[in-house]
Amino acid sequence: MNIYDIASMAGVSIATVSRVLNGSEKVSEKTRARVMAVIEKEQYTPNLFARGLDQGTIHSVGIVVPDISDLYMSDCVSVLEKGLEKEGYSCILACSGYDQKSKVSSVQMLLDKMVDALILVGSTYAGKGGGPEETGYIRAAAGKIPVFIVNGIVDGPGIYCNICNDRQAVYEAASFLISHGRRNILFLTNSRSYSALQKLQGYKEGLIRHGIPVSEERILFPGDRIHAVRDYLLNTPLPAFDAVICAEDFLAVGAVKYAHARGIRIPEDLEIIGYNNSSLAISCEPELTSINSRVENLCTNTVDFLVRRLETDEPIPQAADFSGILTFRQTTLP
Amino acid sequence: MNIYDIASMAGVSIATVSRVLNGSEKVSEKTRARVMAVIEKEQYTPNLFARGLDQGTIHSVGIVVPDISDLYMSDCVSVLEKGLEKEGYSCILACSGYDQKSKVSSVQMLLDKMVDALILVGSTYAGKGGGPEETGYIRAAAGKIPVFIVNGIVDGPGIYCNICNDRQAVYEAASFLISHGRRNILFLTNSRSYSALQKLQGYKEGLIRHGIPVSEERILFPGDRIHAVRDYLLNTPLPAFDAVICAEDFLAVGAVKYAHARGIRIPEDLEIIGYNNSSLAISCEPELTSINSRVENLCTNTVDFLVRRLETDEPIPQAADFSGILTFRQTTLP
DNA sequence: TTGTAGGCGTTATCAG
DNA sequence: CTGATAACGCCTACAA
Repeated sequence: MNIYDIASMAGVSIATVSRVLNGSEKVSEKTRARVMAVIEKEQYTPNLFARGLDQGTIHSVGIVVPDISDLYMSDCVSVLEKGLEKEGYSCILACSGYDQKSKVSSVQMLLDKMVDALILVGSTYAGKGGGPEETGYIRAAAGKIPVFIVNGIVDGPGIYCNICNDRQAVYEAASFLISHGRRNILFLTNSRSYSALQKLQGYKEGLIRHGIPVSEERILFPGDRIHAVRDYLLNTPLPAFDAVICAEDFLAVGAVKYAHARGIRIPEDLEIIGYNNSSLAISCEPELTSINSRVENLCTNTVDFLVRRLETDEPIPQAADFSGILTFRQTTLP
Repeated sequence: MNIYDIASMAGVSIATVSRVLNGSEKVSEKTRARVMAVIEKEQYTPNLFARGLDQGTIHSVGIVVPDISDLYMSDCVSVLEKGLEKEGYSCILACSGYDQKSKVSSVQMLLDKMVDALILVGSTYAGKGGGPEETGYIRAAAGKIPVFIVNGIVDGPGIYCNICNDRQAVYEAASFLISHGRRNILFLTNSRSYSALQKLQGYKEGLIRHGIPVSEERILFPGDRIHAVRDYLLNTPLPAFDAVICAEDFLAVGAVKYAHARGIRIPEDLEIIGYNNSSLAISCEPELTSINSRVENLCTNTVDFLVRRLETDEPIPQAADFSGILTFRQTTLP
């Protein structure tokens, strides 16, 4: 069933059918009705590829995430997809993993799919300080279509970033802990991504600002899973500590389990702050104080940027940032 | 940059370029090399829409989930995407929500995108006992392209289902609890989907099989969030109980929090079993015994079915089922 | 207001 | 082994 069939059934030319399909004004009410009747009756939908061939787009955007089963990223994708669908774009999802090669090939794959824009979710796409060649593939992609990064920064023409000010958020978390007397604060992280480094920076600045020396032995990479984190803390010789700030909620859950194993009281003897305010934070016992990284805002704004970039001539900012919000629960003192 | 440009730069016809592009045998090594050189140099990629127009496909599949931020579904999508990408298909993601209207429109949207197949994730697509018209849109879609359902059953030509035998899994969970003396077992659920009803059925059969009467007042719908579940259990007059089986992990976490609030010992005074063996299960304290619903197997098998259906003539089963596995942790006695 | 015809970039069939 | 050429289905000047 194609436009020719509809045309002949309605006794008009394909041009007319095309016009009613695209809502052109220049069709008499009478013929429009007749054509519409046939279209509905036949449940006709125009062939997307033919249309795409002509117009160079089928209104799709590529979303790249390292791991969609990650709580943070699936939250992002959820918001992005809803927003984009509302704006008439479909989402092609690619899970790239964390290694450079597969990130590059995921982006290339999406480019070949002729998407109108690319959204990269997560600061892993901002590189790990490996120099500009690490993000070269992103700049190259941005030369062809606009690229939007959620929670990561890469600069270059055609690249637009929305980030949570992780440094500031962790700085405030550290200040909060210090304000009620904690001085031996551990920092747990699991990555050297842009975002992770910003958090670390916030931690360091928080200490320094309050006259506490930063000691490298309090900055830890305890592993990638809850139990690994717990065991690391149990088995590694560590300086004394009375608080922990974590770059991810699962790290904080690991710290909580460590405390349980050792019989340490939370929050009296040990305060713990997580990051992302995910469902882990409320599953945990006691429930985690955690930093809300504003996924909803970040992603909504990303969609907004994207639509404006693609459909208008307004210039849009290269970057926008949102501040994180400390959400208090039971692993910190009031 | 199109196939004509490449052809003239290489001094051949477009037919020859097309041949080397598609790996045809009938090209001399010499010209193939010459053409390839130009292609690489220009970084030429054929226009997907033109190809799609000719072949009727761009090798994409539509994945529909009610909510990608749900732990279970993002796990599924993760496995599906990886498998499909490996097979050369791209994934168009649609988040349909739970209401009938938007499910129908998500499916229609994907059909309009000319995907080669549809994968529906979650038993919500199997309807809620509202009769066959509830799943009519799925059967209609299956008339055009193959439809695969992960963890739900709809029957009809062109519909292929992969499910976890939820009924059996819960039956075994109930039997296990009964085997060490529990007789007052609550069942917590949050849905009337096919899967949820199967779980309920397994619960009932487990009791009956062991001579325990089923009482409707032990079958509860305590809400959609952890704290709501806890509060429901705290505030609702309930018959005495010494064990809880839950249709979702978050319900079990709610039950754990209820027990904490009441000072009830787990597992001595109350045993709790969750469902899906998600990350909530290990964040919780004590950690949840939970049923592993075999997401990995379900989804891998779905991809396998899909590829066989699309690329071979082998007949494939209308349905395959996997059995759930009880994963023991700290909310049950050994 | 409506219709005709050319073009979008590939693939595939047929001659050569 | 290679090259013309006709589809594929739609959109849109340009004509009528």
